[in-house]
Amino acid sequence: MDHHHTANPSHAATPTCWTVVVPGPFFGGFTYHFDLDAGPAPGVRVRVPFGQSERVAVVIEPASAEGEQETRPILEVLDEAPLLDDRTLACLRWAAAYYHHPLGEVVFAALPKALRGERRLEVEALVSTPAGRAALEVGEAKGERQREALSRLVASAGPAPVAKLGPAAVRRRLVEKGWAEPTRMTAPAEWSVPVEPGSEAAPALNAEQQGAVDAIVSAGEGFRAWLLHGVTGSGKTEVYLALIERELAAGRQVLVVVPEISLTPQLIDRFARRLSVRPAVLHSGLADGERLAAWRAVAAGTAGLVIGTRSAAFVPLARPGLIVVDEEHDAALKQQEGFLYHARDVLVWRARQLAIPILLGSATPSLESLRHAWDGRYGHLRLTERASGATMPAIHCLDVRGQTMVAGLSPALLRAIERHLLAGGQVMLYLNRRGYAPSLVCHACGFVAGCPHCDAFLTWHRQIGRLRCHHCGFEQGVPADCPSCQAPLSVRGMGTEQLEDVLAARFPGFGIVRLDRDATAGKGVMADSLARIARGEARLVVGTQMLVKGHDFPGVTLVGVVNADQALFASDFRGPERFAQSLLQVAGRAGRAERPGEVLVQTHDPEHPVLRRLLSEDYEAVMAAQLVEREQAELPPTRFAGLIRADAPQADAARGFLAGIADQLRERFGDELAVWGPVPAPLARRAGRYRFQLLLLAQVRSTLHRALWAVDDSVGSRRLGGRLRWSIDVDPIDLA
DNA sequence: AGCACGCCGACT
DNA sequence: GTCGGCGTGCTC
Ligand SMILES: [Zn+2]
Ligand SMILES: [Zn+2]
Repeated sequence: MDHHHTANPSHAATPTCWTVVVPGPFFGGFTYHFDLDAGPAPGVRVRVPFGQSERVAVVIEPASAEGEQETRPILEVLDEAPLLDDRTLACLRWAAAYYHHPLGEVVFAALPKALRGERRLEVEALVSTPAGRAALEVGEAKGERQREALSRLVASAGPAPVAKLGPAAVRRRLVEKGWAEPTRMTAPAEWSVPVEPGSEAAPALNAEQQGAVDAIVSAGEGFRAWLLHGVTGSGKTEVYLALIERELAAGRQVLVVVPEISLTPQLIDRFARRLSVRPAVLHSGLADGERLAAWRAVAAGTAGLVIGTRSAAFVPLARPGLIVVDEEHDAALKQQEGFLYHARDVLVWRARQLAIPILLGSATPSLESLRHAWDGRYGHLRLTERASGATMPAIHCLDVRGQTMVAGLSPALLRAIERHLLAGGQVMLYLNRRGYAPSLVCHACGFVAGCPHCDAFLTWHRQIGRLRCHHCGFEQGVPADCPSCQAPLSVRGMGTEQLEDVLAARFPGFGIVRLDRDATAGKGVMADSLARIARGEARLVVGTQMLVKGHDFPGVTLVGVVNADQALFASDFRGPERFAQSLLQVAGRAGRAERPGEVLVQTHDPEHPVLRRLLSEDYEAVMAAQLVEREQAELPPTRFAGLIRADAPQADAARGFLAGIADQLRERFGDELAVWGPVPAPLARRAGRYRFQLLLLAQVRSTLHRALWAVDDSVGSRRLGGRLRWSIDVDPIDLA
């Protein structure tokens, strides 16, 4: 904090060499030298010459000076203290290796945007002089405001930021009188306490909740992973709160990670009401400055509680005590672009490294976590009762075979909707397909409106009068009639827009709200819609996946799942798992104590084993059966999977690239490694590119990684033809 | 990733 | 004759 690292040749000592990383596709680091004896350290940003230009880099570790290659100099040290501590750096190095992603990309992804450039964490400051301290002591400072500023400056025992020392005019007098000198300092990472402490009393925990808390507490400090499997409404959050309170009281930090930004406000509210802390929040909705302040407060340890989305998984923790991952089954915890990490898995690794407990909560845990719990590697905590006393809604199948459907709704479902509306209940219809209709077809010649860039149909968005591709963003006007035979076009299939129209016409006067990406795009629309539902102004709710996430609708007494088959027969091997999770999550939104809910599931296959097991047994039974199937099919989580994707403007380029890799791996690894493919990706042509993939499955994690390193090596040293793009996905969440 | 160098089409 | 297209190669 006291020396600046500008050139000072008289001070030149042993040149030190440092390995640094820059963002970009570089698997190794780069070595630079620095001629002063102090300055760079692991986790510090530096400015370095790079090719013809300059870059900001992050120092990783000292390097041996005698490289075979000439080094270039570090031009400037940008931080006085490391931004990333050694343990966080170690985690980032592990993650880069585990996910086969360049370390520079990983390190920079872990920094808040505001720190990815050259911006220094410095502010203007004043520091008191001996004359100033004497002046204060003898009461020489006459002016009220000068005396106040000076005493505050002296009290700070070092430099203080100008922002804390009153107006500029007052500060200038202090300098003019020789009582203070201008300087610069690292802005302190401050985090205020709430104006009014949380006042809400904790409700008494029920026996199961208390049992969960006791189990974790009595396990003591040190690493242990816990799966908290609590049905919707069982009060998982109260368990989190009880544990968070303990940790904060003990002076340790708690990191809470949720899959969706939309889940943060409710959680923040709840925490703020109950705990006398101001949670630091880390998500992409924040301005860069806000996010920087929160990030620094966490890293410095001034903020005790952090709530964040996926990227918060890498925030440095100064005094870690507990990690909580809520909705741990949610696929949104896995990044889907670029650095393909899974926040839950990274956090389990971090918890082990930091030697602290980690709590994974869900009403519908992932098969991965359930398996760890069944095998005893994770503690298994179950909350089976709804804390409110409400019963879980009853789930029934509606066999729609041979039924006359109206807008995708069977007569039985329509009758049920009417019955619940007349009884004063709210009705929620879940249809995971936005738009008016998923396709426009010509019954005369068989034409279907398709995307020119993808193997996909165009969805008709009637409100905006456009046909849209949901995979590449292509859109066009709606043709008046069939482009190939001029016959009139008709709609096929059902989207939320159409469902909303049909229901509004059929049940007028009940008020209807649609919740999907299109309907809630505007700022504040989502909150508005939720409020309309909460006030009971809207008695009908139509929506997609969005209904499944987080928000509770206690007035809802009927949930209709319009098309279960869509998920039940999805081609992905996780289809049945996803289906069970979505169904229970959407069911859990409904009902409260005095009005038990009802869930009706429309399907063409009421005998489907997943469906039957879900109705007659429970979630764990479904998942246990899934595990048997995965074992037989030699799929995750009983095997370790890596997916290599490639795409190119010509199909042969992508397929050939993967075929070459497949041959090499089969030859080298034989029976140790199953190599599936190359096969066309589920959406084989997307945005004008042909997509193929190669799935690798190994019984032993290290085999998978050896194979993936072999791929890195052989591709890295080979000339890649033209516009071929490829990537590695470790632990792929879906094969799409 | 960015940024240079390098070798072929249509512009002043 | 040049301006600029993006193929190819490199960055300590
Ligand atoms: Zn036609
Ligand atoms: Zn498309």
